[in-house]
Amino acid sequence: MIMKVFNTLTRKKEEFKPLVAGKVSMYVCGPTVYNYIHIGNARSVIAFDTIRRYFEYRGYDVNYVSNFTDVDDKMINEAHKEHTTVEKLAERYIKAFMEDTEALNIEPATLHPRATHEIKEIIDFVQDLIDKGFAYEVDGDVYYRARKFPNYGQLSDQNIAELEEGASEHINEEEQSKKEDPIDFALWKAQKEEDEIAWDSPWGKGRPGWHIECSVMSTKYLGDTIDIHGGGQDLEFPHHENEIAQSEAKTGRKFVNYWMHNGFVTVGKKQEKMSKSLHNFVTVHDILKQIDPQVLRFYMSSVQYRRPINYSEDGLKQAETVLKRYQNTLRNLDARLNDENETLEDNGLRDDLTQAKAEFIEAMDDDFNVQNALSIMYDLATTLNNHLQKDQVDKPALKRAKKLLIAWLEIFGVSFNEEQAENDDEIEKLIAQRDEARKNKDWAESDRLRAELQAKGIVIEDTPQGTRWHRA
RNA sequence: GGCGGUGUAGCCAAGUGGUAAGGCACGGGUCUGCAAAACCCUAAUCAUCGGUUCAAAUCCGAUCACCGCCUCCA
Repeated sequence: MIMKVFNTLTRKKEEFKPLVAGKVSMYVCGPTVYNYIHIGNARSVIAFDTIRRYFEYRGYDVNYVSNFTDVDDKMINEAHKEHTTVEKLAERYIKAFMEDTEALNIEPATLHPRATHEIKEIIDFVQDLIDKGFAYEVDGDVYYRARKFPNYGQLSDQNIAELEEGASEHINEEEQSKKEDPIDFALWKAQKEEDEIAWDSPWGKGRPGWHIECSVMSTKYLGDTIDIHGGGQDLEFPHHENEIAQSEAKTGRKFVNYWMHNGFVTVGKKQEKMSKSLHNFVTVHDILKQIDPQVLRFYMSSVQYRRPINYSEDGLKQAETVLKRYQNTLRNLDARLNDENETLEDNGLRDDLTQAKAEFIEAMDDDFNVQNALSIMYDLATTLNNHLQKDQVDKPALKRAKKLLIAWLEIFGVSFNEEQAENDDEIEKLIAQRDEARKNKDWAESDRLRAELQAKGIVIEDTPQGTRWHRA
């Protein structure tokens, strides 16, 4: 079967053909670490983690690189405001990022490079662009000659004339006066204040511009041409456009085969983009104090990466409901696998499993259509729940189903903790007492015991196979 | 102004020419001593108008509304 991926460059779904059979090289633009990530940032991380996990599910070996932008204007300003250093600020929020994403069950990248650890390579890269005539130095700044790159604007379908007009409205005069052309962008910025973080370079003390670091790290760690480059839709222009210009001007090779952009998290009735400038964001750090990370993760994974998600309480609640159902199914599945009853062969069930797997893959292969995939997963749970109510179950088939369901849930970043088969004597004793009471039809005592257990956070389920319990 | 996206039942949402998947919520029912869990049943003609076609949510045209990028942003 063929996987199809929507390529922003061509605005079409294309057959995915990796550069090297069985391997995927992926670069995803990471955060600027001057604050906790908010849910919109998390969406991007989750979307590409899900994509990565699906590639892995399909047997690909994924080399996944995601950077930290640990120096730029915002970093400098924030550090200044907090009377700390850019380095300390970076340490703090990189740590927070790793904690938040771990809670959301994000697989760490194969590599998390940082801009400030690549300064030498960045300088060499910029120098190369100067040598090739694609860049020029002015008063310690270095700019990229955008017009010289023939395909400038190809990713975002912008034409130079329009860009120029747009740029003229937003340009700051000082920068404008230095540039040869308003559409040029900075590769290197000269140090402005004495105490401002800076490195020595052929153009004096300064620091890298924003776009260059990704070109450098992507080519350095993954090669001149990579399979997939990802990020939020807001990075299409100018960030990714500029990355293409920088990288292809330097290497003379195609930079990226498939550009993938995730949709935004929106907020409120108007469905506005969640963003720092609109002050309508919720940080992951804060929200996880109130909600189960697994629920947030599943909610964010449950919409195809290109579509917007309108963040809502309802959506979270729905995700939680569905998640609980899977948890119950798996729990009941385990109970039946462990019970004493004879097994039987249910060919209908076995066929259903085979078919579900094929359908799941078909859905996901189509540009990660998670809505359809989840619908198939949901149906599988229904099939299993029905089967589990029978007096005799097909244990080998259930084992297979369990593996399938767990593997699928993992693609969406959900892994239920193995219920430790903790032999809690006290609870077992209370349940035994309750069973005794029920046998004697002493409902008052039975209900009293159930309430007592409930108070301890224990949920009771009476089934034809006996009483089961789990923690709420 | 340029480029892009969205509009399907109360809510989320699939579906890109063949006559509207699925989920949540609501309601009804089955099972249960009662619960819990689970299962079953139940709803929309697809923003508006016009066109093409035997046939359109799906194609074409126009209109309306909302969002995003073009300036730091996942």
